[in-house]
Amino acid sequence: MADGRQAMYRKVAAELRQGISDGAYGSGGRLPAESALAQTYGVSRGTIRQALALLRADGLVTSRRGTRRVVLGTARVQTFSETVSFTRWARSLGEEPGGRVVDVVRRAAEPVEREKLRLAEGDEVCLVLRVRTLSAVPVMVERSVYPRHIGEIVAGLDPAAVSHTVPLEEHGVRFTDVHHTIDLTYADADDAALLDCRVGDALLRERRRSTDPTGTPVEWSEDRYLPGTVAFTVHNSSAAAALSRRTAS
Amino acid sequence: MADGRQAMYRKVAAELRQGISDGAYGSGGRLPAESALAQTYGVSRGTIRQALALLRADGLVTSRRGTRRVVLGTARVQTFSETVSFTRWARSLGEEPGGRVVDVVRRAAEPVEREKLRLAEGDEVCLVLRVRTLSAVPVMVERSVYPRHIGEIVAGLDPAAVSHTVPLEEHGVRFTDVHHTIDLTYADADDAALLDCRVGDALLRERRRSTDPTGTPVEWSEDRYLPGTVAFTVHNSSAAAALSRRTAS
DNA sequence: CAGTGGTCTAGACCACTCC
DNA sequence: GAGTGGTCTAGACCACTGT
Repeated sequence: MADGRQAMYRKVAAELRQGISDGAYGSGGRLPAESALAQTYGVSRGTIRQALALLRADGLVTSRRGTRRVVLGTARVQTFSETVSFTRWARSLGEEPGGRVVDVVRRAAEPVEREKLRLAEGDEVCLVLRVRTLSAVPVMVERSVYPRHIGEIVAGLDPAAVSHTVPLEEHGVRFTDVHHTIDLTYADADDAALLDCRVGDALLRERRRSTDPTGTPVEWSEDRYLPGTVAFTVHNSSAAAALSRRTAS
Repeated sequence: MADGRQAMYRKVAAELRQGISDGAYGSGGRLPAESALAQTYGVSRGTIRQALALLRADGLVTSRRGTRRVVLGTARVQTFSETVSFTRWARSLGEEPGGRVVDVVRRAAEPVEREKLRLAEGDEVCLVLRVRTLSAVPVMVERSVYPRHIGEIVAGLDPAAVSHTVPLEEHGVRFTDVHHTIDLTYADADDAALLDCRVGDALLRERRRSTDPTGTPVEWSEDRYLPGTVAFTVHNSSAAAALSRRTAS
C-alpha cells in the first residue's frame, strides 16, 4: 500500500510556500531562522532544512551562511506533474486543453529509437502523432515514441481522450525523471497542415525522454510549438544546476 | 577567510560522478547501498545521502525506497559556473569564445528594468550590447542591463575582454541564482547586421535574471542565438522540478 | 560578539522491493 | 524476511554575517 500521508517536511514546505506567495515575508524579505521554524512547527532542525531545500531548488529563497534566508520571488512554481502533462499544465492555467490523435504507427524500432528507449534489435515501438490545442486553437504538434508494452495501452485509448498521461498512470505507468532539450526547428508539411502555418516557419522545439521509477525509458517525444504560445523557464543556482547549454548536433 | 576545503559530501559526490562516467556501474546498473558507501568512505550515512542528492538533481541516478539507486545516464553535467558564463561554457567544450562590445549606454532605468533589477525611480542602468562568437563565427547577440554600480565596472573593462563574468567576480560580484526564460523571437536590424542573417529570421532567445548571494538582482539579460548553434537541456524529476512551461505573455 | 546557516554524526523507525 | 532508501531526531562543531 502506498503511503497516503505526506512527509512532514513537505507539509512544512507547503506552508512556507503559501506564506511566501501571500507576501508574509515580502519580496527581498527574510525568513525566520531555522531554529525558530523548528520550534514553530515542533520538528527538528533537520526536517526544517529538508523543507527549505525544496524552496531553494524552486528558486524561492536564497541561503548562505551567517544570515537568514532571503525571499527571491513569490511566483507560483509548477509541480513536476504539471511539467510532464500538457493537459494538467493547461488546466492549472485555467485554459481548456484539447487535441486529437492524427496517426498511430507500430513498427520495428530504428537505431535512434532503440538507443533512446534502450531497446534490443527487432523490438517494436509505437509512434503517435497528435495535435494539441488551447481553447480550441492549435498550439503544438507532438510526436511520441513508446516501447511496445506502453504503446499497447496508448493505442487502446479513446481517440478523443484529451490526456494520455493520466490514463497511463492509471495503468501503473509512472513518469519520475524527464530530460528535456529545447531548441528551434522548422515546420514540415505535417506541422504546417496541423498548426495552420507555412512549411519552413520556425517552431520552438522540446524533445523529452522520460523514465519510470526503475530507470527504464518509457517515452521519447518531440513537441513543436507555434511561436508566441509558450516559453520555458528554469531556475538555476550554485546549489543545484539543472540547466545546460549545448551546441546543436 | 573563505573555507578553502571542500565539504566531504562534495568530494564523495565527485568520486561517484567519476565512477559513473567511467562506467564503473554501467548504464542502468546499480550503485552500492548507502550503508556500504558510508563504510567505504568512512563517513556517516547522512553525508552519503547529501552526496547522492547532488547526483539525483543532476539526473545521473534515480532513487526509490526498497531498491538500490539506478544509474540513469553517464553524460557529463555542466557546472553552474559554465551555465552562467558563455566564455567558460565555450572553453569547457574546447571551443574558442570571442566577441566584441558593440554599444554601451547609461541612462535612467525604464519601468521594466526597475522591476527586474528592483531599482527605485530615477536610478541609472547601464546597457551593454555585445556580439559573441565561437571560433570567430558569430552565434549570439547579448543585451545586458546592469544596475549602476555594476555597470561602472563593466564600462571600465577592456573592450577586447572576452569574458565579463570573470572580471566581475574578481571585483567581488558573485552570481548565485539565475532564472531563465527560453522562447523564440525574430531578428531586428541590429541582430541581422551582427549575426549576418536577415531581418525577421527566427532566433532562439534566452532571457536571464541573475542575483547575488544577498538576493539582489545584478543583471538582466537577453541573448539571441542563431538557430542550429545551441540547444538548452534541463533535467527534471519528481524530487526536484526545475523546469516550467509558460504561456507567452 | 551573538546569531545564522553549513556540515557531520549516530541512531531510530518505517515503507517498500525483491526473493 | 532481509535489505534498501525515506524520514526524523538530538546533538555537535564550524564558517560566516552583522553589529
